Amino acid sequence: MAIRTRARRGAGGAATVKDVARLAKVSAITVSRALNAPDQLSPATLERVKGAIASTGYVPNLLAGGLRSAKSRLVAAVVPTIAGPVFLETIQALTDALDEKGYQLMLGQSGYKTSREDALLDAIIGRRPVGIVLTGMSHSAEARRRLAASGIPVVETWDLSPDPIDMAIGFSHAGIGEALCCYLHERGRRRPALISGDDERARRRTTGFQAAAKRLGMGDVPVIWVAAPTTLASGRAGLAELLQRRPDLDAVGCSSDLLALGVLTEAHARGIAVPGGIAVAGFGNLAFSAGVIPSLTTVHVDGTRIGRTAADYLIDRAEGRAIAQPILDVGFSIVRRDSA
Amino acid sequence: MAIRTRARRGAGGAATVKDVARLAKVSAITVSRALNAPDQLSPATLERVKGAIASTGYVPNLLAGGLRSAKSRLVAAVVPTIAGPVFLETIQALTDALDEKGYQLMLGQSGYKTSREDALLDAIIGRRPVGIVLTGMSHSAEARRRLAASGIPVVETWDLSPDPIDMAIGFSHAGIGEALCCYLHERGRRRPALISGDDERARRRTTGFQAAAKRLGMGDVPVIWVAAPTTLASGRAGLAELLQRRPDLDAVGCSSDLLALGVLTEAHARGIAVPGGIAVAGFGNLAFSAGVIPSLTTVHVDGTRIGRTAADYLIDRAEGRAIAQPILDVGFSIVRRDSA
DNA sequence: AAAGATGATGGTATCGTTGTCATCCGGAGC
DNA sequence: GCTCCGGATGACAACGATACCATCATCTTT
Repeated sequence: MAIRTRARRGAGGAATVKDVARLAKVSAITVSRALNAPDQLSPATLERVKGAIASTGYVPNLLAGGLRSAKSRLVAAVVPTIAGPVFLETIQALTDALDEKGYQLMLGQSGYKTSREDALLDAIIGRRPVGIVLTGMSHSAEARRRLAASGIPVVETWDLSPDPIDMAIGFSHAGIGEALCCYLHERGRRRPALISGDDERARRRTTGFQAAAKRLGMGDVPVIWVAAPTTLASGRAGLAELLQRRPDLDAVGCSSDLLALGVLTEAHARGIAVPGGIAVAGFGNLAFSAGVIPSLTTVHVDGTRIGRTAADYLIDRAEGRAIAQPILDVGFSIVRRDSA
Repeated sequence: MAIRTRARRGAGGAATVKDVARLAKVSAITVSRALNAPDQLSPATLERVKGAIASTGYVPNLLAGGLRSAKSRLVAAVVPTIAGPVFLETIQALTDALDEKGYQLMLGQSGYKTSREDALLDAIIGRRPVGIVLTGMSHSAEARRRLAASGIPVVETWDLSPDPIDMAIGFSHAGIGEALCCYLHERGRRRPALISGDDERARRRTTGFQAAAKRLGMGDVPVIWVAAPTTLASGRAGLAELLQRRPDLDAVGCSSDLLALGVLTEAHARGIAVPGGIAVAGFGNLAFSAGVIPSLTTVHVDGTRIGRTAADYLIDRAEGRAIAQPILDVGFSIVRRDSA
């Protein structure tokens, strides 16, 4: 039946409300209501329309619906790159939460270069999403202006800027640096060093760490900067270089768990005990971090909560509810394990 | 200027072609052409229109354009979950390649449960994407029917089914199982075991491995099935259980590198030499695999190529070009390292 | 029993863009 | 000087769904 109907319409065109309406002997608007407000219809009509929908294989054209109703049911998310495992949890939670409420996700990668950011932004704004989730993007002034001008709700995540474009869900990177430094100090370490990816947030954590170290009288903290995305290999190389520069170091803080795993590996290869010789701490609390030997002390951030909350905020906005706390600090926690 | 224009229109509505047209003293269609076919306009007009676009902050409504022209410039991708690192490379390559050509990606997670798959499919088809990339989804017969009926180009990836819905870019999972078994056999192993996630493709690799083992006279291959997504912890537990079941095993094949890392970790904890005592092989060639000690022998699949090719295929279709090889086997390679 | 309220359904206009065809203009060719 | 041509531009309609208001039947109220 479905086949026959489609064949009649020709290969190109899908069924429309009109086709369904004709078949169910109702008007187009009634078909629309069968899907969007079924309790406005009498049970008999509803059933007839549903039958017609099923037998035509009708799938509503959301471009048309979105255009007319100015409700696209689309949320856009921008990440620097999806390759790093950091934002995955957030993207997953975001997709899940959106899906539950009948919204979809459009994903963009800003790819670390600003040149394409503008084109990406136009492509996003052009689809009139109900909201945009920015994840760790260091947006240009021009980008901020366009976003603000578009009037589309924006949630900035994984960071807390003092003046967000609109809403923000994140935590203090400087705070993490400080907390980690204090933690290592408390555990008796006095000569720490850092290996850090050179993205903006990692830099902020590094600065926080250094400030705390100075306050605690631990002097200058050597830092190895490695290119993002960070890898196990750069962690290994980083420790090797640090040991040359400062053979007496007793703790290494890493801007990612992958770097930390590299440090563990290199230490193992050199016969350096962890945490006996040096303490090692990471960031991210990835899947492997609890399982490696020694288990990795790291900083945990609730990426799932960030994603879910971002979805909630945007949907609340889309449906006209007010946001109680447009700037939300989700905090972080140091996960104490064997390595530090 | 931009502000003033927007204010005049009221906070809600963005600028439209009409606003730009009025300002540039041309008709609406000329504005459209300035963006889509600039060489049809005289240089003077083009410049005037561009100026008007800039000063109104006009961003074309792609819902309207897509509706009228039946070209959404949108590609949908479905993955079981984005949390597993397996498909990331593909998604990234896909996004990058699409972006270059001015297309965007809509991402859906089928989340391993079929119930939601239908709703997701409707949401996707409803946006009339120019193509759909299916990644490791075991689609129901109903889903296949709907996809075929929609007439939207579909690329199935990370697998090669005998009769794809439309196009397919992947490799033989059974072939990988066989190849890995032969590899281990060549290297002198005779009592292998497997730890495998229980998703369909891993099962296929397992079957291939077992078939080859039988052919090579290695008898039955014990298998530990672990829930997807696989983790380091389940790899550790898997080895522990395998050793109980078969204390004399001399090789372990894992359905992911994360599992393999767990096996390495557990072996290390128990003082079992790798590869001296047992050989360990993974699948996926993740970022850490080359760096761990011992470096991990694994199977590499070119996920980037899959993603890029999928984008090319769909864009070619969208722009009316024929696909020379609608079923493409990208193969795989065994990456020989220290662990096996 | 008449008037009003309620529920179900339909007609028409509209969202913003672009496909199609028409129009206009200046210049080349005779 | 006239036709013809092609490049530049415009008028109109249409894509498919839904907002808005109208209509009609049925039921309640006094």
